[in-house]
Amino acid sequence: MARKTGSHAETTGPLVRQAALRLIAQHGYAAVSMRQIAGELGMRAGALYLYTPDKQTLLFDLMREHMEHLLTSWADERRPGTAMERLEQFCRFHIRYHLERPDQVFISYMELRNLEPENFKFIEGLRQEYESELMAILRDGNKQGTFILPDARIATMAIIAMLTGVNTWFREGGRLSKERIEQIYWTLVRRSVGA
Amino acid sequence: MARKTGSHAETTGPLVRQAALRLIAQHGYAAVSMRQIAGELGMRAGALYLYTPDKQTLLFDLMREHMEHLLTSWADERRPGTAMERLEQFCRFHIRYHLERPDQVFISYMELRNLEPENFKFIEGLRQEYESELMAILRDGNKQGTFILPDARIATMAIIAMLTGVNTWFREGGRLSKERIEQIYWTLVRRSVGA
DNA sequence: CTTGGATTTGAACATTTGTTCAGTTACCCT
DNA sequence: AGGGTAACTGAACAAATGTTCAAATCCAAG
Repeated sequence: MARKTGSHAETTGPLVRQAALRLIAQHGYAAVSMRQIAGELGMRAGALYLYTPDKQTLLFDLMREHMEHLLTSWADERRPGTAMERLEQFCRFHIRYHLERPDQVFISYMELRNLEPENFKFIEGLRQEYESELMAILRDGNKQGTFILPDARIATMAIIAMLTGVNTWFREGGRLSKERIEQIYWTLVRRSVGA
Repeated sequence: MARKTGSHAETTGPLVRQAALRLIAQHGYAAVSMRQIAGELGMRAGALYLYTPDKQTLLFDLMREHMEHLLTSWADERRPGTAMERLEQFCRFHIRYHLERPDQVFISYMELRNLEPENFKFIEGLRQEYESELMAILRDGNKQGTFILPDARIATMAIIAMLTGVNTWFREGGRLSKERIEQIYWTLVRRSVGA
């Protein structure tokens, strides 16, 4: 197994991240022990420290990877267009992306308070960066008269909460396809911005 | 200090509940020890067991109290009316109620996975009971043509997620009054149902 | 002031926790 | 085959966990 790679890269090995992701999403950071994570990989707790400096860094790496990948994915996918087109793009992207990564999303929303203050600030910064992408779209649309929003900041928080909420009830193989769900949520969002 | 009271009453004393509420909301169930809770009340850990059977029951009582009080409060407040009137009532109630009890809400959403299976099922049942209140309104409005919803079930989840999300960003003494926030969220919801 | 019951302590319990590290094993290159 | 290094173990560590319980303390009623 290899270790450290790029410049700003993760400090935790990929296999360990994967095992920790599943377990922490299921039971919570504080409730999962290093011994459990090691067991998932067929090793003893001591060996974990070859792949991660400590438990807190492990959690931080999981969150950072998720948020940074979210941001770069959106940066790759976003295209110029009208405010309405960009809003639709954002909504569909958000739902699609989150539905594919339930564990990461769960951890990134639930384990924030288990981050040490410094780590918390870092993750919080990434989250705000992402939120401001949506807010910019809403402000543009408001200015051009495409949207009619009483408050772009609240609308941002409301829409993100609404979209992310899909992860609380969606289960693979359910009544509706992801495509259909994307469509329904987009309908709700489109109307809520007054268009 | 007294103990046990009514028939289906809480098994955990009110002072202990209050202390546990604050601490668990801040640090999480698994991260808060019985010694910390006791310390908050100026006693030692052993004395806690005069007021609660064990830690798990403590958590369960916190959640049950919150969910049951939510349900009875809504039952008290709800009035007959058109689907639109009832939807507005529900939205305003939900926001107002949740903004007044950030700690309870936080715990009830974040600590579900720390409930033992039996307790989880119980709380989950109460939550569904509450959700079905909103769903009934949406279905009525859909049937009467007041609302135009692609899927009442998804709309229910979407609206509740959106409204509850207010707790993630609201801080006392901020830019907007609770009254104003209630108003803004209601505008977003009203539009999203197609009216 | 004494009695009696409620309240709380303090110590003990068996586990479990994150983390370290000297020693062992496994494996690749020559 | 042999040597070197990367991977891993196993034991140990101090600290912390939930919970129990005999003993001490507190406080109000007689």
